[in-house]
Amino acid sequence: MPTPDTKLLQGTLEMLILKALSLQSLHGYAIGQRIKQISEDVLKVEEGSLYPALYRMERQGWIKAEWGISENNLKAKFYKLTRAGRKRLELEEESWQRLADAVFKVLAAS
Amino acid sequence: MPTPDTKLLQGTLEMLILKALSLQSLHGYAIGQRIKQISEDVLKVEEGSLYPALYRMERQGWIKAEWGISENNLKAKFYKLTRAGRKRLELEEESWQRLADAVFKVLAAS
DNA sequence: TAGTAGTACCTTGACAATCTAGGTAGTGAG
DNA sequence: CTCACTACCTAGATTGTCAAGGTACTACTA
Repeated sequence: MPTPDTKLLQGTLEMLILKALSLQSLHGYAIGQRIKQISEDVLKVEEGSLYPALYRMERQGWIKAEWGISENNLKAKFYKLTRAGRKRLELEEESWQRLADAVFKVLAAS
Repeated sequence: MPTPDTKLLQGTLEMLILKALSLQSLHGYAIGQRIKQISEDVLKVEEGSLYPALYRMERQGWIKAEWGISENNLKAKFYKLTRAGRKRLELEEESWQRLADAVFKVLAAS
């Protein structure tokens, strides 16, 4: 239940990560920052949600990881979208549109 | 994760129920039907989700139940919104707007 | 050179919402 | 008298997220 100040809409995390990576390869930590920034501080991805999600997605083959060095000279794992991930993103976006539209329809009913 | 054909957006069920009841008092079974109908078959509320949600919400004081007889002459539990429930609905709608907007913002980023 | 703030990763355990899959019982139509 | 449908209910499993902890490295500043 979205207690009036949830940080995420449940079920959208993977889509948001895929979307962030579709613009640019990023390391894990940066993905969280990016989502927070683009959403203007509304969406906050806790690390305890982020990293498990990244493993799930790598296991599924949507993303691929590679160790590198961050902007700040620190060891960091960079993720990039795979072809399968790009397809998956499309699916999730469609599904989100359908469902969000449906929710709006119910809220607009009178 | 919204497997491309989830029935609900997680976390929206209580809001949808509150909204349905804000238009008209209904019995449990009818709430599910109504949501399905208004959303044009996109949102499907499983009974295993619906009834537990109704108990939670009654415990919270958002809704009140009363036994009665349905349109089909069957024993049925009718729910109506309380003042607290009406307030709660407002809160959840605001919260949903904020979060859905944020998600759209991320999806629109480039 | 010691301390601190920040970056970047990771894990464990708990919790809450939803779904699956069962069940009961009554009504009304054929 | 059977079948489809209405209407309620519950148990158990799964899943996603969060809270709260942790490690280790860099860069700054005092």
